[in-house]
Amino acid sequence: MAKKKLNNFFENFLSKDSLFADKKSMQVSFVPDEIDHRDEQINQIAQILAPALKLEKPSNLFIYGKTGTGKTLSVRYTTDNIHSVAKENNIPIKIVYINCKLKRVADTEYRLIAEIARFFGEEIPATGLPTDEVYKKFFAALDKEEQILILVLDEIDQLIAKTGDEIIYNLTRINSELTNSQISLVGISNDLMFANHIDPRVKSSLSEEELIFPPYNALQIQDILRKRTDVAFKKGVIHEGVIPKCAAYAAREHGDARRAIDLLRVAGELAERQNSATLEIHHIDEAEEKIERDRVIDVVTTQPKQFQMTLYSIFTIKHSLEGKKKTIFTGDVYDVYKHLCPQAGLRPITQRRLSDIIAELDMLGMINAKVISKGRFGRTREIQLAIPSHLLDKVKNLLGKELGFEK
DNA sequence: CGAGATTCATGTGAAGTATACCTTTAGGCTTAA
DNA sequence: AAGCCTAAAGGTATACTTCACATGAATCTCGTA
Repeated sequence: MAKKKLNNFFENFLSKDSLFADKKSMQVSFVPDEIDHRDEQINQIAQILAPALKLEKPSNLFIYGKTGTGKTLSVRYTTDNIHSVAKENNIPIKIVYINCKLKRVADTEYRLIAEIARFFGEEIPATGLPTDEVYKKFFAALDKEEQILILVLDEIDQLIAKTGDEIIYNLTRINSELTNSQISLVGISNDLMFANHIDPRVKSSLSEEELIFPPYNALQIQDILRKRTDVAFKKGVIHEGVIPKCAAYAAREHGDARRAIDLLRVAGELAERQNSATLEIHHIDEAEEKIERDRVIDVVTTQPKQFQMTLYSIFTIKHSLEGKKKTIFTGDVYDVYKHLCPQAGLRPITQRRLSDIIAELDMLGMINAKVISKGRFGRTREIQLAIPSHLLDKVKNLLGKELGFEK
């Protein structure tokens, strides 16, 4: 019985007309054949990296630009091309792309190097090995044969903010010890100010070349969206005004093209699920909500228990403050936190640690925390939730479940 | 009244600890000759 | 004797704790006008 129903569902699903012709081009990882409005940057990247094809070490490159300005895409595009040319002509170039932000993958020196070494087929355990040892393994694997390694470190600012700049120093220093191979670093950073906090020596070695990606404006984003949607969606599916609206949304947020594309893709999926024949403006609004919801839920559920507990405490305070316009301080959070911990069977951590966790939650965009001085009444962080109000209850329930509070 | 000292509550840095995990090594046991 | 397994020893990264000092503006203090 149920089986039949399900069968029907799949039958329907198959026979249903999809809005999409080829969804691939709307995916984040998709690299289009040509990239609009980034010719200059791509040319520069290509020129800087080209010496690799002659087995000369390219200059280290540092790229700045806000999110969604095409940094990653342009680098990917260029390196893909280099890769294929290299392959055709049997030039030993390896290109490794690593996103340093990924928690528990590449957010410490050890994990980063381990990740690179794994790319070379080395088996590296998650912990227990001396970092030197991991370096050595990587080193040996790299120097085994003559080759150029182009190492792309995306969101490198996050890594350095967390673990210091020694990593880059070590990586650049390795070059002088390699006999067969050379490494070129390509650092990508969202934070324009980031270079100010690092050791000048490290900075100069990393940014032998620098490139800045300006944000797209609304018109450029429209261009990009049109190109992508032409391929991705069937003709006439997209309602008039949808693309300009999407672009406007994105332009509002410093010209974030990735966001615009995401928005359109999710809107398409929603429209499809609703059996709508066209993609209309209200789908965009729904998509925006869904994206935000998914992001928040994803972050919240993947955090370690102590982070969840901290966040839950903040929620609790916020809840009891309903209406009153009082701000939340670190001390308040710790009190509630300590109170709540036994109920969830968690061993309370110290306030010192909690302070760090709050800072990290801030980095994750779950809360806004600002260090303020209240004069005579000391110094503290002023905490505000950065989660849209319509998600508050949902997220709180979710956290409650994760932590083992019933319901 | 105003400059400087005081104060509070927590930020923040450094160093230490607990835990979980890794490799190496030495001993003990089994096996095959 | 060689081979294999196991447990202990010695080492590391990470998350957290402990200790100690730094911060910075509201408030207090006290000399001066």
